[in-house]
Amino acid sequence: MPFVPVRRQPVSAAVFAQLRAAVVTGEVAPGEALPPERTLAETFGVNRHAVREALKRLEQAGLVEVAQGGATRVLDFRRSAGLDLLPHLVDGPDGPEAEVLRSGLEMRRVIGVEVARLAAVRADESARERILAAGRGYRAERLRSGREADRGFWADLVDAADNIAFRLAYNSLLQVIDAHAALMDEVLDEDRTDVAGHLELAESVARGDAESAAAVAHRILTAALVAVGRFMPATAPATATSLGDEPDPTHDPTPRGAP
Amino acid sequence: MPFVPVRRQPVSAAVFAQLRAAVVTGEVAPGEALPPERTLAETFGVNRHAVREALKRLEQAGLVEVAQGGATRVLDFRRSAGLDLLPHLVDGPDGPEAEVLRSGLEMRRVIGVEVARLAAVRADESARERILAAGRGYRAERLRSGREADRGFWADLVDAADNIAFRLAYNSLLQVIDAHAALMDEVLDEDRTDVAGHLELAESVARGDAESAAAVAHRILTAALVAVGRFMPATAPATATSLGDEPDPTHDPTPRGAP
DNA sequence: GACGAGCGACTGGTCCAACCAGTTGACCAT
DNA sequence: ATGGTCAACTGGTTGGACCAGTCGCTCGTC
Repeated sequence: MPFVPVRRQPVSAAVFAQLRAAVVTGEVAPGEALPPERTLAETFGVNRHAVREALKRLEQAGLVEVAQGGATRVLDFRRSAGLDLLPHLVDGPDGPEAEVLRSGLEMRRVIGVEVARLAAVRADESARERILAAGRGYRAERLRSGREADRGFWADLVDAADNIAFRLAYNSLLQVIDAHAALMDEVLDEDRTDVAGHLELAESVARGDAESAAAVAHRILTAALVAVGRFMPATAPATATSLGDEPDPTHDPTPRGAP
Repeated sequence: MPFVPVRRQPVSAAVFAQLRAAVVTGEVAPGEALPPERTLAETFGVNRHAVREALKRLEQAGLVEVAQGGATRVLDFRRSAGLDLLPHLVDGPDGPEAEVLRSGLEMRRVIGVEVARLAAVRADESARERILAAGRGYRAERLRSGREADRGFWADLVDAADNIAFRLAYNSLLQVIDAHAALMDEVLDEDRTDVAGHLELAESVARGDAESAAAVAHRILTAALVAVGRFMPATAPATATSLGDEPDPTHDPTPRGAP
C-alpha cells in the first residue's frame, strides 16, 4: 500500500464538517436554533473563533442564518443552498447516496449535451482543432488514465461552449466526482468505453453540427447514468430497476409514481 | 416610496465583498499571493479575526487557497469555483454583465426544460394536481405579482422533478435573479407574457406527456433569453444582434466565430 | 564553487479574555 | 391593553499572545 500525504485539517474545518453533517442529515431541523457559539466552542473543545469561522462557511453555503443578538437558525438547504452543496450530500450513513449520484449524473448529462451543442456553434477555429485532436487522441489517452482523458476532453468542450454558468456547474459536478473518486471512476468508465462516440462527438463539433454533437453527447453521458443503477442497487431498488437495459436513446427519465 | 428594512453588514462581510471583487475582476491574478492577514487587517482597518472569517468564505467559494506557513494564493475561479459564484459575477464595472446574464438564462432554460420533462414522468398524483392548479391560476396570480407567480409555478415543477441537483442549481439561479431584481424582473416578464404556455405546460405535465412539456418549457424559457439581448445591448453587440427576432423554437445558440 | 544543514523571519492556526451591539422576554407603570 | 425599562443572553469585534508550519538566506563543509 503506497503512502499518501497526510491530510492536515484545521479545527474550523472539522467543526464545519460536523455541523454541516448535522444540518444535511436533518439532525437539526430547519427553523431550529443551533446552540450558542460559546456552547458549541465548549462542546467541540475549541476556541470560539474556530466555531465562528465554521459558522461563516455554513452561512456562505446557505445552511444557516446568523443574526446578531438572535439565535443562529438552520435553513432548509433544499430551498436555500446552491449547487456547491451537492458534493456534501453524497455521503450518507450507509455509504454514498444513490439518489444524489443519480441526480448529479442526470445534471451532468443535460449540461454535457447542451455544452456539446453550444461548442459546435460557438467554437472558433483553434478550439475546433483542439477538440478534434482530443477526440483523435482519446483512445490513447484513455489507456494512460481514463479519468484524465475525459477530464481534458470535456474541459475543451466546456471552454468552447463559452458559457460561464455551465463552466461553474461543471466544476461543481467535478467536485462530486473527486469526493468519491474510486466509485465514480468505475461508474464513469462506462462512458469511456464508447471510444468511437468521443471521436464522433469531436468531429461533429469540429464540423459545426450541433444536433449531431448533442445526440452523441447524450448517448455517451447516458452510459454512466445507467451504470450507477448497477453499481448502487442500494437505497432505491424500484428506481434502479426501471433504469434498465435498453434506454431510449433520446431520453430515459426514471418513472416514479406514474400511472 | 415604501420603507424597507435596513441592512446591517458585519465587517467580515464587507472585507469578503472587497476581496471577492478583487479576485473575480482579476485585479489580483490567479497564482498571485494575497497580502498577509496581518497586513490586510491593517489595510481594512479591522481586526485580524474579521479578515480570517472573510478568507474562510473565500476559501469555501473556491476563490483562494490558504496554506499554513505559506501565502494565501488566488485561484482561477473559472476552474475552481462552483455555480454558487454566479450571482457575484454579474456585477461588473459598467453595470450588470450581459454575458453572465445570458449564461445564466441559458442554463435556466436547459434546466427548466429537463425539469419539465422529469416532472411529467415522475410527478405523483398530488403533485400533478398541484401543478395543474398552478397552471390554471397562473393568469390571476400573475396580475398580483408576476415574480411570485412563476416562482411558485416553477417551484412545484422542480419539486416534482425529484432531482436534488436541479433543485440546488435552481436555487443558485434564483440568487442571480434576486441580486438584480429590478432588471431581471423586466427580462423575465417576457416569459410571463406566454400565459397560455404556462397552462399548456401544466397540462402536459399532468398528462404525463414529457416531450410536449419539454417543448413548451423551451418556448417559454427562450423568451427571457431573447429579451436579455434587447435590455442589454451593452458589452457584446455582435452576440446580441444574432439573438434576433425569430429564434429557432427548438434551439438558438448564439453563434460566435463560426465559419 | 556546489551542496546541504541550520537558523531566523515570516505566514497562517489557535487560543484567551474582554467588551460592544443587538435581541428577547419578563416585569412594571401607565 | 399599551408601551417603556431592564437584565440576561446572543452574536460581533477587538487586542494580544503563542503555536506551527514554510521559505529563504547564511554559513560551513566538501
